[in-house]
Amino acid sequence: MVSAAAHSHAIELLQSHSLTTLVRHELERRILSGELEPGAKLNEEGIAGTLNVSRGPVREAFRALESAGLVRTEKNRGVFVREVSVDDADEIYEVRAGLDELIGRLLAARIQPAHVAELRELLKKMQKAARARSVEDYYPLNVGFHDRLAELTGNRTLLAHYRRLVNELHLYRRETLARGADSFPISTREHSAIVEALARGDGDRAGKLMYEHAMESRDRLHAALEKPLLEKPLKDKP
Amino acid sequence: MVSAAAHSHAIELLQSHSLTTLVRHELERRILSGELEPGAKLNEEGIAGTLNVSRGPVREAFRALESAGLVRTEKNRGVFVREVSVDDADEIYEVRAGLDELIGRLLAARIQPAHVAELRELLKKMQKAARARSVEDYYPLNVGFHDRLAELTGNRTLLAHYRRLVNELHLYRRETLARGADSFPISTREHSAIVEALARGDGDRAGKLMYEHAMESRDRLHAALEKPLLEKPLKDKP
DNA sequence: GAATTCCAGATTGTTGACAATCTACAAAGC
DNA sequence: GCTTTGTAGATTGTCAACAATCTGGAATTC
Repeated sequence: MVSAAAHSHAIELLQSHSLTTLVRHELERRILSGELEPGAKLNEEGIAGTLNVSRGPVREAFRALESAGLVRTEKNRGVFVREVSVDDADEIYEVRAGLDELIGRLLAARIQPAHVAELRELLKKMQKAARARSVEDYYPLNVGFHDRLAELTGNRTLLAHYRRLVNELHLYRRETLARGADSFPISTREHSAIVEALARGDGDRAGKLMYEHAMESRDRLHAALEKPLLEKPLKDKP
Repeated sequence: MVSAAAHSHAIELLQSHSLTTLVRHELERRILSGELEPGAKLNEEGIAGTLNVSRGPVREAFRALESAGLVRTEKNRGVFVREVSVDDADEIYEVRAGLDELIGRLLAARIQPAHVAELRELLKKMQKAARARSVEDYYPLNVGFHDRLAELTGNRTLLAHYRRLVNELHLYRRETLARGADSFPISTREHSAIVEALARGDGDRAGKLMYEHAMESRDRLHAALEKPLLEKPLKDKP
């Protein structure tokens, strides 16, 4: 027997989600997870077949993803996972830096003590991962930290624009992450300084720190581009 | 006889624009022009009939407009022109202020003398319209001035995000413009100061001025909300 | 008379079929 | 051998029909 809660959940799902939104979210997941790589072609009939729907909802999902900046459409040729060039990434980093500065400024004026405590907890986890040199632990924590900052401003429009930029950068990093960009040990000190400025309610300082923090990660990316692809650590040598 | 240029134009149009994009642009135009008011319901078959297409392309255009933030969809009930609440507008103004600051900072570092001259020309026209107390002349010039600033940064991502915010605010203003918001004479002095800071290459100053300029227009909006709707000028009285 | 139930019309969600276009490869011509 | 032309198969663009859902009012009940 199924619980009433599960039933109401199913009802809600049916009421809010059409096949189009389902397809859209599934494709979004596959793109952001890297299952679908930048440049990959999305076949209408193929996707429709695997998800057991007709081509209509798939095409509608395509148009939504197109507006969201995750795919690119060529008429009569098909849709492709968006490829973010170096120049594109540069632009996106600049805008993200601007939004980060705004986030710092707004959040410093509104943040609650409980949220400061929460951020400090997050910092501890990140420092632990950094000491352990664990990128796979550190990377999602870092993304989560910045996302939480955006969320805590209480400005949903800001959050939406911020997330879109982060998604697009994620699309770009997929190609370059292996090159050793986002060298994480550097960031922990900057993160601490940001949280402390927020705790003091110093909006200008927090904003400035966050702007510079974002611009530095852009610079790190440029530096990483000079390195050879997939550089192996020394211990691999005899 | 039709010229070769006209032919190539037609070919290009056919190659790049599907019915979906045509419908999309047409609806976008109608929404932003106010022909379709916020909250208005968009009937699939009605629109399809008017534009002489089937419902498929119309539905695809709906999904694109939804992602673009211009319409809202309720499952099994239809799509409606987005209504931007006061709180929404507040959020949007905040983000726009952040982007404006960024625009000022970036542009000061990159602007060319020819562009400074162009902006000064624009300022002259705006001052002329302001002196004439002509809102219908001033308003589009003002929008164009800020759009041009965003464009001159050379950052297309920034421009896209900026334009989206402006469009959303436009949707909001439609309900409140008549109340006397955007009292324009105030702005001309600020605009001059911005252009001068840009000309000097003073990014921090230009950014600060643009941030404050945007925040002030938000405040003016709030002040305008206190006024009665559609206040008539005195000369209408006997 | 007020509230509820039921039904018909309208509208949206989804599907499958048809038309237009592209891609890749084979055949023909130089 | 290289380019060009032509064609078959695959893929996208568009449409029209069917199914599911909603809306508003008439009929029914209390």
